[in-house]
Amino acid sequence: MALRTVDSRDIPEATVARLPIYHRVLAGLAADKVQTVSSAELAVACGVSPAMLRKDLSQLGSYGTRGVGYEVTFLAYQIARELGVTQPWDVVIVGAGNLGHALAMYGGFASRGFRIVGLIDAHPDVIGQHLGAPGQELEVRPFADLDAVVRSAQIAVIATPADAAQDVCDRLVASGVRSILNFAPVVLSVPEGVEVRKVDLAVELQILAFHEQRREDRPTVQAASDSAHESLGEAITA
Amino acid sequence: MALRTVDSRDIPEATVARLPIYHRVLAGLAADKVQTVSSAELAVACGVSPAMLRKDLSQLGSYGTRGVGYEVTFLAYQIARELGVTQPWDVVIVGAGNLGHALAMYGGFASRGFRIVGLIDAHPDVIGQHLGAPGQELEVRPFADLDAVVRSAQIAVIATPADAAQDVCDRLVASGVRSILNFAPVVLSVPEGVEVRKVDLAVELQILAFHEQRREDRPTVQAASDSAHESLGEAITA
DNA sequence: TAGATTGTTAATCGATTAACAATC
DNA sequence: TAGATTGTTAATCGATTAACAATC
Repeated sequence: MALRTVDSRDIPEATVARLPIYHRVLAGLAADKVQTVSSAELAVACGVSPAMLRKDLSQLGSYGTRGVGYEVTFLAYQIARELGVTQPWDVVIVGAGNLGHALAMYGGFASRGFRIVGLIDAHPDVIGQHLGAPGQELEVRPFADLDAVVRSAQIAVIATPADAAQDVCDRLVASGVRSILNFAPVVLSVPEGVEVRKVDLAVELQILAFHEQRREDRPTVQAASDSAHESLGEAITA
Repeated sequence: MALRTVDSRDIPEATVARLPIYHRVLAGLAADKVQTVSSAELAVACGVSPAMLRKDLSQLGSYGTRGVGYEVTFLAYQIARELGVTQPWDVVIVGAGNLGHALAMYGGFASRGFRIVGLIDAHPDVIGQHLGAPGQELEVRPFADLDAVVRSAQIAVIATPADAAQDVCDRLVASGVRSILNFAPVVLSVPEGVEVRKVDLAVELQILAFHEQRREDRPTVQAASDSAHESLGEAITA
């Protein structure tokens, strides 16, 4: 049988979100020359239950062997194929501040099949600046180059301040980008067919704070009676 | 009625994860001097359905007025109280590489009720280095200071390379930290009672890639017949 | 009162878990 | 064959949606 387009059985979102972890752990096992792994072992390493792991994997196909387990490199490849990371993806980062800079330098992308092909910023001070080791360096390019840079990228990362994010997003979408990873603390609005994933650093800390507070049983101001609420300012300002 | 401990009605995790967004949007409305908002308006601004928003808010109490809507500052305060961000939380960051540096400089934490009280690294080159504007500056401290720094922090952020993360995590837990935000691409193992949240940048991109691939209908290598699989190497290495 | 909007209920949907028959 | 482990089924759990009675 020759190459053909993969058939699109629908994979639950919850499963998709875990596949990259499975893949990474399998890659680690492969690097350690482990040949075979059982769902029980792999599940521990991935921090999920064996039942969930098997259920997830069964969505992709029947790639294990009863009584034996899964062949590490074979399973890793099947997951990579399903995720679409057998070929590299090109990524543009907009915003070359502290975060954008850190993301551009982050080695974890390249090793996972992503190539940073452009870094864009509006600030004259940083435009033209060269980042990274010579040979694999990246130049900060002006906003005007966005269209050209985007032409060769399928995925965009927004690492601008909050107030610029929606504008940047609109321009990216106008340039044809349909996959956006947003680090700005803003709810972006995009047309149908464009997917935005959001990483919100403060939100993560707030969720931790919520649980920490409950563990500590931190005494907290109780809901005041309605009449008293005018005196309660906002605790944390925008 | 004096201060008393908040009663711990259980709030669904999915709701907790959305409360910070509601809070941020409400803070924005408050800054714009908006007095009152309906679930329909707030829902659009937060990117959720009105039904979900009302359901979420009803978990906290009955803070709206039928026929009118929600009073912006009052609701913002109630959410802040529930999240536990009416008082600031102290955070230690371990790892002063590109990412740790960017996180330490990130203004979005301070404005959301978090104070970076320490930045730790093992590398002699960066220890002693001062970051940030004078007045609000932060010194990179050696690993040996971890215990002392942690004593005043309730939340820790791990921004080290993957191979150091589990060790750092163990030390943090030993020092009493029970809330950890992990940026290292590793599944951390922690004892009962310690909460780890993970932000995995490559995973986010891989999830986007998965959907992008399906939209593009990128031709992909089909699952080869079983006999052929030996020739299939891993596409992306560890 | 009439119109608007909340808070809640019941229905639906999707994700997780437990258990085991299939099978290596 | 006996032991191990997958793939799948059915049961449970939790989250979302739709609809509407309560009420401002």
